[in-house]
Amino acid sequence: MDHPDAPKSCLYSKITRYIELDEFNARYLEELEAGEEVYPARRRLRRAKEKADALYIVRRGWLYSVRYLGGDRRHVKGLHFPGDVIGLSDVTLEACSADLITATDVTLCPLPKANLSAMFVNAPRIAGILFAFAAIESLIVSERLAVVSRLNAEGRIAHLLMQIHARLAVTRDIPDNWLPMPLSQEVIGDAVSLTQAYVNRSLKELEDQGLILRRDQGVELLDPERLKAIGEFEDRFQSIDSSWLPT
Amino acid sequence: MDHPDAPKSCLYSKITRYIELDEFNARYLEELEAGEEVYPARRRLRRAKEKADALYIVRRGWLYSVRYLGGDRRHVKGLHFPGDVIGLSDVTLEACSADLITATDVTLCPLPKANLSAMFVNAPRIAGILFAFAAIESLIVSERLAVVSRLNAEGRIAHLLMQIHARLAVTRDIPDNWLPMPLSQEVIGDAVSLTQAYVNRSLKELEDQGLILRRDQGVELLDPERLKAIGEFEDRFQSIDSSWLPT
DNA sequence: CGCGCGATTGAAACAACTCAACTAGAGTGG
DNA sequence: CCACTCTAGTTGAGTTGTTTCAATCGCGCG
Repeated sequence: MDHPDAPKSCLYSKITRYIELDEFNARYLEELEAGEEVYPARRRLRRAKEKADALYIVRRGWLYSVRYLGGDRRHVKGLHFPGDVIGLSDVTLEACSADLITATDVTLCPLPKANLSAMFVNAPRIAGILFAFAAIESLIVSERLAVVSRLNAEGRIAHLLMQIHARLAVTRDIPDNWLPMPLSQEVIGDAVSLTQAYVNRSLKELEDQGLILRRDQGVELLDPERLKAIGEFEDRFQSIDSSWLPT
Repeated sequence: MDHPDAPKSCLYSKITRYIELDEFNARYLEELEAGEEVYPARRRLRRAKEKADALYIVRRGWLYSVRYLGGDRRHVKGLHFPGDVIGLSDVTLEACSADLITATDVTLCPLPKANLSAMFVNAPRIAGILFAFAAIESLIVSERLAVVSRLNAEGRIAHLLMQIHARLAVTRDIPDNWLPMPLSQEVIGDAVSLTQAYVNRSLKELEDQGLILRRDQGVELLDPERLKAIGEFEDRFQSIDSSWLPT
Protein backbone atom coordinates (compact mmCIF):
# COMPACT_ATOMS: atom_id res chain seq x y z
CA MET A 1 0.00 0.00 0.00
CA ASP A 2 1.96 3.00 -1.15
CA HIS A 3 -0.92 5.34 -0.59
CA PRO A 4 0.19 8.76 0.67
CA ASP A 5 -2.35 8.52 3.49
CA ALA A 6 -1.05 5.14 4.55
CA PRO A 7 2.32 5.32 6.26
CA LYS A 8 3.85 2.07 7.39
CA SER A 9 1.87 2.18 10.64
CA CYS A 10 -0.22 4.96 12.07
CA LEU A 11 -0.33 3.21 15.39
CA TYR A 12 3.45 3.11 15.52
CA SER A 13 3.72 6.80 14.75
CA LYS A 14 0.99 7.59 17.27
CA ILE A 15 2.70 5.58 19.99
CA THR A 16 6.15 6.95 19.31
CA ARG A 17 4.73 10.42 19.32
CA TYR A 18 4.04 9.87 23.00
CA ILE A 19 6.71 7.44 24.18
CA GLU A 20 9.81 5.62 22.98
CA LEU A 21 9.80 2.01 21.85
CA ASP A 22 12.90 -0.15 21.82
CA GLU A 23 13.76 -2.53 19.00
CA PHE A 24 11.96 -5.46 20.60
CA ASN A 25 8.70 -3.61 21.18
CA ALA A 26 8.80 -1.99 17.76
CA ARG A 27 9.08 -5.42 16.17
CA TYR A 28 6.37 -6.81 18.39
CA LEU A 29 4.07 -4.05 17.23
CA GLU A 30 4.94 -4.65 13.61
CA GLU A 31 3.88 -8.26 13.90
CA LEU A 32 0.61 -7.23 15.51
CA GLU A 33 -0.19 -5.13 12.50
CA ALA A 34 0.56 -7.84 9.97
CA GLY A 35 -2.84 -8.21 8.32
CA GLU A 36 -4.64 -5.59 6.31
CA GLU A 37 -8.20 -5.11 5.07
CA VAL A 38 -9.46 -2.46 2.67
CA TYR A 39 -13.05 -1.23 2.48
CA PRO A 40 -14.85 1.43 0.43
CA ALA A 41 -16.65 4.44 1.90
CA ARG A 42 -20.19 4.18 3.30
CA ARG A 43 -20.04 0.52 4.08
CA ARG A 44 -21.45 -1.10 7.20
CA LEU A 45 -18.57 -3.30 8.33
CA ARG A 46 -20.27 -4.99 11.22
CA ARG A 47 -23.43 -4.75 13.19
CA ALA A 48 -24.09 -4.56 16.90
CA LYS A 49 -24.67 -7.95 18.52
CA GLU A 50 -22.23 -9.60 16.16
CA LYS A 51 -19.41 -11.48 17.80
CA ALA A 52 -16.51 -9.15 18.57
CA ASP A 53 -13.32 -11.17 18.55
CA ALA A 54 -10.93 -8.59 17.20
CA LEU A 55 -9.83 -5.01 17.67
CA TYR A 56 -9.09 -2.96 14.60
CA ILE A 57 -6.24 -0.55 14.12
CA VAL A 58 -7.17 2.19 11.68
CA ARG A 59 -4.42 2.65 9.14
CA ARG A 60 -6.20 4.97 6.74
CA GLY A 61 -9.58 6.71 6.53
CA TRP A 62 -12.40 7.67 8.90
CA LEU A 63 -15.06 5.47 10.48
CA TYR A 64 -17.80 5.90 13.03
CA SER A 65 -19.83 3.60 15.23
CA VAL A 66 -23.55 4.00 15.74
CA ARG A 67 -26.17 2.69 18.09
CA TYR A 68 -29.92 2.77 17.67
CA LEU A 69 -32.11 3.73 20.59
CA GLY A 70 -35.86 3.50 20.77
CA GLY A 71 -36.16 2.12 17.28
CA ASP A 72 -35.28 5.00 15.00
CA ARG A 73 -33.21 7.31 17.15
CA ARG A 74 -29.60 7.05 16.11
CA HIS A 75 -26.53 7.90 18.17
CA VAL A 76 -22.95 8.15 16.97
CA LYS A 77 -20.90 6.54 19.74
CA GLY A 78 -17.53 7.37 18.39
CA LEU A 79 -15.39 8.58 15.53
CA HIS A 80 -12.32 6.65 14.50
CA PHE A 81 -9.28 8.15 12.81
CA PRO A 82 -5.92 6.80 11.56
CA GLY A 83 -3.91 5.45 14.47
CA ASP A 84 -6.99 4.76 16.57
CA VAL A 85 -7.71 1.33 17.97
CA ILE A 86 -11.36 0.41 17.48
CA GLY A 87 -13.03 -1.74 20.09
CA LEU A 88 -10.95 -1.03 23.19
CA SER A 89 -14.07 -0.17 25.16
CA ASP A 90 -15.75 -3.36 24.01
CA VAL A 91 -13.05 -5.84 25.08
CA THR A 92 -15.15 -7.01 27.98
CA LEU A 93 -18.17 -7.73 25.77
CA GLU A 94 -18.87 -10.93 23.91
CA ALA A 95 -20.74 -9.02 21.23
CA CYS A 96 -19.94 -5.56 20.00
CA SER A 97 -22.19 -2.77 21.14
CA ALA A 98 -22.52 -0.75 17.95
CA ASP A 99 -22.55 -0.87 14.17
CA LEU A 100 -19.30 0.15 12.52
CA ILE A 101 -19.53 2.26 9.38
CA THR A 102 -16.89 3.65 7.04
CA ALA A 103 -17.09 7.36 6.30
CA THR A 104 -14.32 7.25 3.69
CA ASP A 105 -12.31 4.49 2.07
CA VAL A 106 -10.41 2.80 4.86
CA THR A 107 -7.61 0.39 5.57
CA LEU A 108 -7.94 -1.60 8.77
CA CYS A 109 -5.66 -3.97 10.50
CA PRO A 110 -7.31 -6.61 12.69
CA LEU A 111 -5.86 -7.46 16.08
CA PRO A 112 -7.50 -10.63 17.46
CA LYS A 113 -8.52 -10.30 21.09
CA ALA A 114 -6.93 -13.67 21.69
CA ASN A 115 -3.51 -12.09 21.10
CA LEU A 116 -3.94 -9.67 23.99
CA SER A 117 -3.19 -12.31 26.57
CA ALA A 118 0.29 -12.91 25.24
CA MET A 119 0.84 -9.21 24.83
CA PHE A 120 0.23 -8.52 28.49
CA VAL A 121 2.86 -11.11 29.40
CA ASN A 122 5.48 -10.53 26.70
CA ALA A 123 5.17 -6.84 25.88
CA PRO A 124 3.92 -5.07 28.99
CA ARG A 125 4.96 -1.71 27.64
CA ILE A 126 2.70 -2.10 24.64
CA ALA A 127 -0.08 -3.41 26.85
CA GLY A 128 0.43 -0.33 28.98
CA ILE A 129 0.16 2.03 26.08
CA LEU A 130 -3.02 0.30 24.92
CA PHE A 131 -4.31 0.83 28.43
CA ALA A 132 -3.41 4.49 28.04
CA PHE A 133 -5.29 4.66 24.74
CA ALA A 134 -8.35 3.13 26.37
CA ALA A 135 -8.09 5.84 29.01
CA ILE A 136 -7.85 8.52 26.35
CA GLU A 137 -10.89 7.12 24.58
CA SER A 138 -12.75 7.28 27.84
CA LEU A 139 -11.66 10.88 28.26
CA ILE A 140 -12.90 11.78 24.81
CA VAL A 141 -16.34 10.31 25.44
CA SER A 142 -16.49 11.94 28.81
CA GLU A 143 -15.64 15.27 27.25
CA ARG A 144 -18.36 14.84 24.65
CA LEU A 145 -20.85 13.99 27.37
CA ALA A 146 -20.01 17.17 29.24
CA VAL A 147 -20.29 19.23 26.09
CA VAL A 148 -23.57 17.71 24.93
CA SER A 149 -24.92 18.14 28.44
CA ARG A 150 -24.00 21.73 28.97
CA LEU A 151 -23.33 23.62 25.76
CA ASN A 152 -25.70 24.94 23.12
CA ALA A 153 -25.71 23.86 19.50
CA GLU A 154 -22.91 26.15 18.33
CA GLY A 155 -20.71 25.17 21.25
CA ARG A 156 -21.21 21.49 20.60
CA ILE A 157 -20.32 21.81 16.96
CA ALA A 158 -17.33 24.05 17.63
CA HIS A 159 -16.11 21.48 20.12
CA LEU A 160 -16.54 18.63 17.68
CA LEU A 161 -14.62 20.46 14.99
CA MET A 162 -11.72 21.31 17.28
CA GLN A 163 -11.64 17.85 18.81
CA ILE A 164 -11.47 16.18 15.43
CA HIS A 165 -8.75 18.58 14.40
CA ALA A 166 -6.72 17.85 17.51
CA ARG A 167 -7.12 14.10 17.14
CA LEU A 168 -6.02 14.17 13.52
CA ALA A 169 -3.03 16.30 14.49
CA VAL A 170 -1.69 13.49 16.67
CA THR A 171 -0.69 11.27 13.77
CA ARG A 172 -0.43 13.73 10.95
CA ASP A 173 0.86 17.19 10.28
CA ILE A 174 -2.19 19.16 9.30
CA PRO A 175 -2.57 22.91 8.93
CA ASP A 176 -3.90 24.80 11.95
CA ASN A 177 -6.86 26.16 10.06
CA TRP A 178 -8.08 23.40 7.80
CA LEU A 179 -10.20 20.35 8.49
CA PRO A 180 -11.39 17.80 5.95
CA MET A 181 -15.02 16.90 6.63
CA PRO A 182 -16.35 13.76 5.00
CA LEU A 183 -19.13 13.44 7.58
CA SER A 184 -22.66 14.43 6.61
CA GLN A 185 -24.62 16.89 8.72
CA GLU A 186 -26.77 14.01 9.83
CA VAL A 187 -23.77 12.13 11.22
CA ILE A 188 -22.51 15.28 12.91
CA GLY A 189 -25.93 15.76 14.45
CA ASP A 190 -26.08 12.20 15.70
CA ALA A 191 -22.66 12.73 17.26
CA VAL A 192 -23.49 15.89 19.20
CA SER A 193 -27.18 15.27 19.72
CA LEU A 194 -28.77 17.72 17.30
CA THR A 195 -31.06 17.26 14.33
CA GLN A 196 -29.58 17.54 10.88
CA ALA A 197 -31.60 20.70 10.23
CA TYR A 198 -30.26 22.38 13.33
CA VAL A 199 -26.69 21.37 12.56
CA ASN A 200 -27.15 23.16 9.28
CA ARG A 201 -28.45 26.31 10.94
CA SER A 202 -25.67 26.28 13.50
CA LEU A 203 -22.96 25.83 10.89
CA LYS A 204 -24.44 28.73 8.98
CA GLU A 205 -24.45 30.80 12.14
CA LEU A 206 -20.79 29.99 12.81
CA GLU A 207 -20.05 30.91 9.22
CA ASP A 208 -22.00 34.19 9.45
CA GLN A 209 -19.96 35.06 12.52
CA GLY A 210 -16.79 34.58 10.49
CA LEU A 211 -15.54 31.66 12.56
CA ILE A 212 -15.54 29.02 9.84
CA LEU A 213 -15.83 28.75 6.09
CA ARG A 214 -17.18 25.64 4.40
CA ARG A 215 -15.59 24.69 1.11
CA ASP A 216 -14.09 21.78 -0.79
CA GLN A 217 -15.57 19.05 1.40
CA GLY A 218 -14.01 20.57 4.47
CA VAL A 219 -14.01 23.39 6.96
CA GLU A 220 -11.66 26.31 7.14
CA LEU A 221 -11.12 27.31 10.75
CA LEU A 222 -10.99 31.08 10.46
CA ASP A 223 -10.70 31.68 14.19
CA PRO A 224 -9.50 28.54 16.00
CA GLU A 225 -9.08 30.35 19.30
CA ARG A 226 -12.63 31.56 19.44
CA LEU A 227 -13.88 28.17 18.32
CA LYS A 228 -12.00 26.56 21.19
CA ALA A 229 -13.50 29.09 23.57
CA ILE A 230 -17.05 28.61 22.32
CA GLY A 231 -16.70 24.82 22.44
CA GLU A 232 -14.78 24.87 25.74
CA PHE A 233 -12.19 22.71 24.07
CA GLU A 234 -8.92 21.95 25.73
CA ASP A 235 -6.41 19.84 23.85
CA ARG A 236 -5.46 16.84 25.95
CA PHE A 237 -4.11 14.70 23.13
CA GLN A 238 -0.81 16.29 22.25
CA SER A 239 1.12 14.78 25.14
CA ILE A 240 0.46 12.28 27.89
CA ASP A 241 1.86 11.37 31.28
CA SER A 242 3.73 8.16 30.56
CA SER A 243 5.82 8.04 33.71
CA TRP A 244 3.86 5.06 35.02
CA LEU A 245 4.42 2.90 31.93
CA PRO A 246 6.73 -0.12 32.19
CA THR A 247 10.01 0.37 30.35
CA MET B 1 -12.71 -1.04 59.91
CA ASP B 2 -15.35 -3.49 60.98
CA HIS B 3 -18.09 -1.55 59.30
CA PRO B 4 -20.74 -3.83 57.79
CA ASP B 5 -20.40 -1.95 54.51
CA ALA B 6 -16.65 -2.45 54.41
CA PRO B 7 -15.65 -5.99 53.55
CA LYS B 8 -11.95 -6.74 53.46
CA SER B 9 -11.69 -5.56 49.86
CA CYS B 10 -14.45 -4.57 47.50
CA LEU B 11 -12.01 -4.61 44.61
CA TYR B 12 -11.09 -8.20 45.39
CA SER B 13 -14.71 -9.27 45.52
CA LYS B 14 -15.45 -7.35 42.34
CA ILE B 15 -12.54 -8.94 40.49
CA THR B 16 -13.26 -12.45 41.71
CA ARG B 17 -16.86 -12.02 40.73
CA TYR B 18 -15.62 -11.88 37.16
CA ILE B 19 -12.46 -14.00 37.09
CA GLU B 20 -10.36 -16.25 39.29
CA LEU B 21 -7.19 -15.08 41.01
CA ASP B 22 -4.47 -17.47 42.14
CA GLU B 23 -2.69 -17.15 45.47
CA PHE B 24 0.07 -14.96 44.07
CA ASN B 25 -2.27 -12.45 42.43
CA ALA B 26 -4.57 -12.36 45.42
CA ARG B 27 -1.63 -11.44 47.64
CA TYR B 28 -0.39 -8.90 45.13
CA LEU B 29 -3.78 -7.24 45.19
CA GLU B 30 -3.86 -7.27 48.97
CA GLU B 31 -0.60 -5.34 49.10
CA LEU B 32 -1.92 -2.82 46.60
CA GLU B 33 -4.78 -2.07 48.92
CA ALA B 34 -2.64 -1.60 51.99
CA GLY B 35 -3.39 2.03 52.83
CA GLU B 36 -6.72 3.44 53.85
CA GLU B 37 -8.24 6.90 54.12
CA VAL B 38 -11.57 7.84 55.64
CA TYR B 39 -13.57 10.96 54.77
CA PRO B 40 -16.96 12.35 55.81
CA ALA B 41 -19.86 13.01 53.44
CA ARG B 42 -20.06 16.16 51.32
CA ARG B 43 -16.37 16.83 51.28
CA ARG B 44 -14.42 18.03 48.26
CA LEU B 45 -11.44 15.68 48.26
CA ARG B 46 -9.55 17.21 45.42
CA ARG B 47 -10.00 19.77 42.74
CA ALA B 48 -9.46 19.67 39.01
CA LYS B 49 -5.99 20.81 37.94
CA GLU B 50 -4.44 19.35 41.07
CA LYS B 51 -1.67 16.86 40.52
CA ALA B 52 -3.08 13.37 40.03
CA ASP B 53 -0.47 10.89 41.15
CA ALA B 54 -2.70 8.17 42.54
CA LEU B 55 -5.75 6.13 41.70
CA TYR B 56 -8.26 5.45 44.44
CA ILE B 57 -10.04 2.21 45.12
CA VAL B 58 -13.39 2.82 46.73
CA ARG B 59 -13.84 0.56 49.72
CA ARG B 60 -16.97 2.08 51.17
CA GLY B 61 -19.39 4.87 50.27
CA TRP B 62 -20.37 6.85 47.19
CA LEU B 63 -18.50 9.66 45.44
CA TYR B 64 -18.91 11.68 42.29
CA SER B 65 -16.66 13.79 40.12
CA VAL B 66 -17.73 17.12 38.70
CA ARG B 67 -16.51 19.53 36.08
CA TYR B 68 -17.47 23.14 35.59
CA LEU B 69 -18.18 24.44 32.11
CA GLY B 70 -18.74 28.00 31.12
CA GLY B 71 -18.29 29.27 34.63
CA ASP B 72 -21.36 28.12 36.51
CA ARG B 73 -22.62 25.17 34.50
CA ARG B 74 -21.84 21.99 36.38
CA HIS B 75 -21.50 18.50 34.98
CA VAL B 76 -21.23 15.26 36.91
CA LYS B 77 -18.64 13.24 35.04
CA GLY B 78 -18.98 10.05 36.96
CA LEU B 79 -20.34 8.24 39.96
CA HIS B 80 -18.09 6.01 42.04
CA PHE B 81 -19.24 3.05 44.09
CA PRO B 82 -17.52 0.46 46.30
CA GLY B 83 -15.12 -1.63 44.25
CA ASP B 84 -14.65 1.08 41.64
CA VAL B 85 -11.24 2.41 40.76
CA ILE B 86 -11.26 6.19 40.53
CA GLY B 87 -8.99 7.85 38.04
CA LEU B 88 -8.50 5.14 35.44
CA SER B 89 -9.54 7.51 32.69
CA ASP B 90 -7.13 10.15 33.97
CA VAL B 91 -3.95 8.05 34.03
CA THR B 92 -2.61 9.82 30.98
CA LEU B 93 -3.10 13.25 32.51
CA GLU B 94 -0.66 15.10 34.71
CA ALA B 95 -3.50 16.86 36.48
CA CYS B 96 -6.89 15.42 37.20
CA SER B 97 -9.76 16.62 35.09
CA ALA B 98 -12.48 16.99 37.69
CA ASP B 99 -13.24 17.72 41.31
CA LEU B 100 -13.90 14.69 43.46
CA ILE B 101 -16.68 14.94 46.03
CA THR B 102 -17.97 12.49 48.62
CA ALA B 103 -21.71 11.85 48.62
CA THR B 104 -21.59 9.72 51.78
CA ASP B 105 -18.93 8.85 54.30
CA VAL B 106 -16.27 6.97 52.37
CA THR B 107 -13.20 4.82 52.79
CA LEU B 108 -10.64 5.07 50.02
CA CYS B 109 -7.50 3.20 49.32
CA PRO B 110 -4.85 5.06 47.33
CA LEU B 111 -2.93 3.28 44.58
CA PRO B 112 0.02 5.42 43.47
CA LYS B 113 0.33 5.64 39.70
CA ALA B 114 4.02 4.89 40.11
CA ASN B 115 3.11 1.35 41.17
CA LEU B 116 1.40 0.60 37.89
CA SER B 117 4.67 0.11 36.08
CA ALA B 118 5.69 -2.81 38.30
CA MET B 119 2.18 -4.21 38.14
CA PHE B 120 2.25 -4.47 34.36
CA VAL B 121 5.48 -6.46 34.58
CA ASN B 122 4.87 -8.61 37.66
CA ALA B 123 1.14 -9.11 37.71
CA PRO B 124 -0.09 -8.95 34.11
CA ARG B 125 -3.37 -10.58 35.05
CA ILE B 126 -4.18 -7.79 37.45
CA ALA B 127 -3.03 -5.21 34.92
CA GLY B 128 -5.34 -6.90 32.45
CA ILE B 129 -8.32 -6.73 34.73
CA LEU B 130 -7.63 -3.05 35.42
CA PHE B 131 -7.60 -2.61 31.67
CA ALA B 132 -10.96 -4.34 31.58
CA PHE B 133 -12.29 -2.01 34.26
CA ALA B 134 -11.13 0.99 32.27
CA ALA B 135 -13.03 -0.44 29.32
CA ILE B 136 -16.15 -0.88 31.43
CA GLU B 137 -15.89 2.69 32.67
CA SER B 138 -15.67 3.81 29.09
CA LEU B 139 -18.74 1.76 28.28
CA ILE B 140 -20.66 3.34 31.12
CA VAL B 141 -19.87 6.86 30.00
CA SER B 142 -20.66 5.97 26.44
CA GLU B 143 -24.00 4.58 27.52
CA ARG B 144 -24.80 7.74 29.44
CA LEU B 145 -23.88 9.84 26.42
CA ALA B 146 -26.29 7.87 24.26
CA VAL B 147 -29.03 8.16 26.82
CA VAL B 148 -28.57 11.88 27.45
CA SER B 149 -28.44 12.42 23.70
CA ARG B 150 -31.53 10.52 22.74
CA LEU B 151 -33.91 9.96 25.63
CA ASN B 152 -36.30 12.33 27.36
CA ALA B 153 -36.12 13.27 31.01
CA GLU B 154 -37.95 10.22 32.36
CA GLY B 155 -35.87 7.87 30.25
CA ARG B 156 -32.65 9.43 31.44
CA ILE B 157 -33.61 9.16 35.07
CA ALA B 158 -34.92 5.63 34.71
CA HIS B 159 -31.64 4.69 33.08
CA LEU B 160 -29.60 6.28 35.83
CA LEU B 161 -31.55 4.47 38.52
CA MET B 162 -31.18 1.09 36.85
CA GLN B 163 -27.53 1.65 36.04
CA ILE B 164 -26.70 2.54 39.61
CA HIS B 165 -28.62 -0.49 40.81
CA ALA B 166 -26.76 -2.77 38.43
CA ARG B 167 -23.40 -1.34 39.38
CA LEU B 168 -24.06 -1.75 43.07
CA ALA B 169 -25.20 -5.31 42.47
CA VAL B 170 -21.74 -6.23 41.19
CA THR B 171 -20.10 -6.08 44.59
CA ARG B 172 -23.03 -6.44 46.91
CA ASP B 173 -26.18 -8.47 47.23
CA ILE B 174 -28.92 -5.91 47.10
CA PRO B 175 -32.65 -6.47 46.69
CA ASP B 176 -34.03 -6.27 43.15
CA ASN B 177 -36.39 -3.47 44.02
CA TRP B 178 -34.57 -1.18 46.37
CA LEU B 179 -31.98 1.51 45.78
CA PRO B 180 -30.41 3.78 48.39
CA MET B 181 -30.20 7.33 47.06
CA PRO B 182 -27.89 9.71 48.89
CA LEU B 183 -27.60 11.98 45.82
CA SER B 184 -29.52 15.24 45.75
CA GLN B 185 -31.79 16.03 42.83
CA GLU B 186 -29.28 18.64 41.78
CA VAL B 187 -26.52 16.04 41.49
CA ILE B 188 -28.83 13.71 39.59
CA GLY B 189 -29.68 16.55 37.23
CA ASP B 190 -26.04 17.39 36.66
CA ALA B 191 -25.43 13.73 35.87
CA VAL B 192 -28.14 13.31 33.25
CA SER B 193 -28.26 16.89 32.00
CA LEU B 194 -31.48 18.19 33.48
CA THR B 195 -32.25 21.02 35.87
CA GLN B 196 -33.00 20.19 39.46
CA ALA B 197 -36.57 21.37 39.05
CA TYR B 198 -37.17 19.10 36.11
CA VAL B 199 -35.60 16.12 37.84
CA ASN B 200 -38.16 16.68 40.54
CA ARG B 201 -41.04 16.80 38.09
CA SER B 202 -39.82 13.68 36.30
CA LEU B 203 -39.41 11.71 39.52
CA LYS B 204 -42.90 12.71 40.47
CA GLU B 205 -44.15 11.60 37.07
CA LEU B 206 -42.43 8.21 37.44
CA GLU B 207 -43.96 7.93 40.87
CA ASP B 208 -47.43 8.87 39.61
CA GLN B 209 -47.11 6.16 36.99
CA GLY B 210 -46.46 3.66 39.75
CA LEU B 211 -42.90 2.86 38.60
CA ILE B 212 -41.04 4.04 41.67
CA LEU B 213 -41.71 5.07 45.24
CA ARG B 214 -39.47 7.47 47.09
CA ARG B 215 -38.98 6.82 50.78
CA ASP B 216 -36.33 6.51 53.46
CA GLN B 217 -33.55 8.23 51.53
CA GLY B 218 -33.96 5.80 48.69
CA VAL B 219 -36.04 4.61 45.80
CA GLU B 220 -38.25 1.57 45.65
CA LEU B 221 -38.25 0.15 42.14
CA LEU B 222 -41.85 -0.92 41.77
CA ASP B 223 -41.51 -2.03 38.17
CA PRO B 224 -37.85 -2.67 37.28
CA GLU B 225 -38.71 -4.15 33.90
CA ARG B 226 -40.61 -1.13 32.70
CA LEU B 227 -37.92 1.15 34.11
CA LYS B 228 -35.32 -0.73 32.10
CA ALA B 229 -37.48 -0.41 29.02
CA ILE B 230 -38.08 3.31 29.47
CA GLY B 231 -34.40 3.95 30.12
CA GLU B 232 -33.27 1.52 27.41
CA PHE B 233 -31.05 -0.05 30.00
CA GLU B 234 -29.21 -3.27 29.32
CA ASP B 235 -27.11 -4.74 32.08
CA ARG B 236 -23.59 -5.26 30.84
CA PHE B 237 -21.93 -5.46 34.23
CA GLN B 238 -22.92 -8.85 35.56
CA SER B 239 -20.42 -10.81 33.50
CA ILE B 240 -17.54 -10.02 31.18
CA ASP B 241 -15.60 -11.73 28.44
CA SER B 242 -12.31 -12.53 30.16
CA SER B 243 -11.01 -15.06 27.65
CA TRP B 244 -8.29 -12.66 26.49
CA LEU B 245 -6.85 -12.06 29.96
CA PRO B 246 -3.44 -13.50 30.82
CA THR B 247 -3.61 -16.42 33.23
C1' DC C 1 -36.33 27.34 68.01
C1' DG C 2 -34.69 29.07 64.13
C1' DC C 3 -31.56 28.35 60.40
C1' DG C 4 -30.51 26.45 55.94
C1' DC C 5 -30.45 23.18 52.47
C1' DG C 6 -33.20 20.39 49.51
C1' DA C 7 -37.64 19.38 47.58
C1' DT C 8 -41.99 21.03 45.48
C1' DT C 9 -44.74 23.66 42.46
C1' DG C 10 -46.18 27.35 39.13
C1' DA C 11 -45.85 30.51 35.10
C1' DA C 12 -43.44 32.37 31.37
C1' DA C 13 -39.72 31.99 27.98
C1' DC C 14 -36.84 29.73 24.67
C1' DA C 15 -33.64 26.52 22.35
C1' DA C 16 -34.09 22.94 19.61
C1' DC C 17 -37.32 19.80 17.20
C1' DT C 18 -40.62 18.43 13.60
C1' DC C 19 -42.39 18.52 9.33
C1' DA C 20 -42.07 19.82 4.89
C1' DA C 21 -40.81 21.92 0.71
C1' DC C 22 -37.15 23.27 -2.08
C1' DT C 23 -32.23 23.61 -4.09
C1' DA C 24 -27.64 22.04 -5.42
C1' DG C 25 -24.56 18.84 -6.92
C1' DA C 26 -22.82 14.25 -8.14
C1' DG C 27 -23.34 10.20 -10.56
C1' DT C 28 -25.61 7.35 -14.32
C1' DG C 29 -27.37 5.91 -18.40
C1' DG C 30 -29.39 6.80 -22.84
C1' DC D 1 -24.55 16.09 -23.62
C1' DC D 2 -28.68 16.15 -21.63
C1' DA D 3 -32.41 14.10 -18.77
C1' DC D 4 -32.95 11.44 -14.55
C1' DT D 5 -32.17 10.13 -10.03
C1' DC D 6 -30.45 10.30 -5.56
C1' DT D 7 -28.39 12.05 -1.76
C1' DA D 8 -27.13 16.05 1.02
C1' DG D 9 -27.87 20.59 2.18
C1' DT D 10 -30.96 24.80 2.86
C1' DT D 11 -34.72 27.23 4.66
C1' DG D 12 -39.41 28.32 6.80
C1' DA D 13 -43.29 27.98 10.17
C1' DG D 14 -45.28 26.00 13.94
C1' DT D 15 -44.61 23.07 18.06
C1' DT D 16 -42.69 21.29 22.42
C1' DG D 17 -39.75 19.58 26.11
C1' DT D 18 -37.05 21.70 29.10
C1' DT D 19 -35.29 25.81 31.32
C1' DT D 20 -35.55 29.84 34.09
C1' DC D 21 -37.01 32.34 37.77
C1' DA D 22 -39.35 32.56 41.84
C1' DA D 23 -42.00 31.44 45.72
C1' DT D 24 -43.16 28.08 49.17
C1' DC D 25 -42.68 24.02 51.91
C1' DG D 26 -40.51 20.52 54.87
C1' DC D 27 -37.25 18.79 57.75
C1' DG D 28 -32.84 17.67 60.00
C1' DC D 29 -29.59 19.82 62.91
C1' DG D 30 -26.99 22.84 65.95
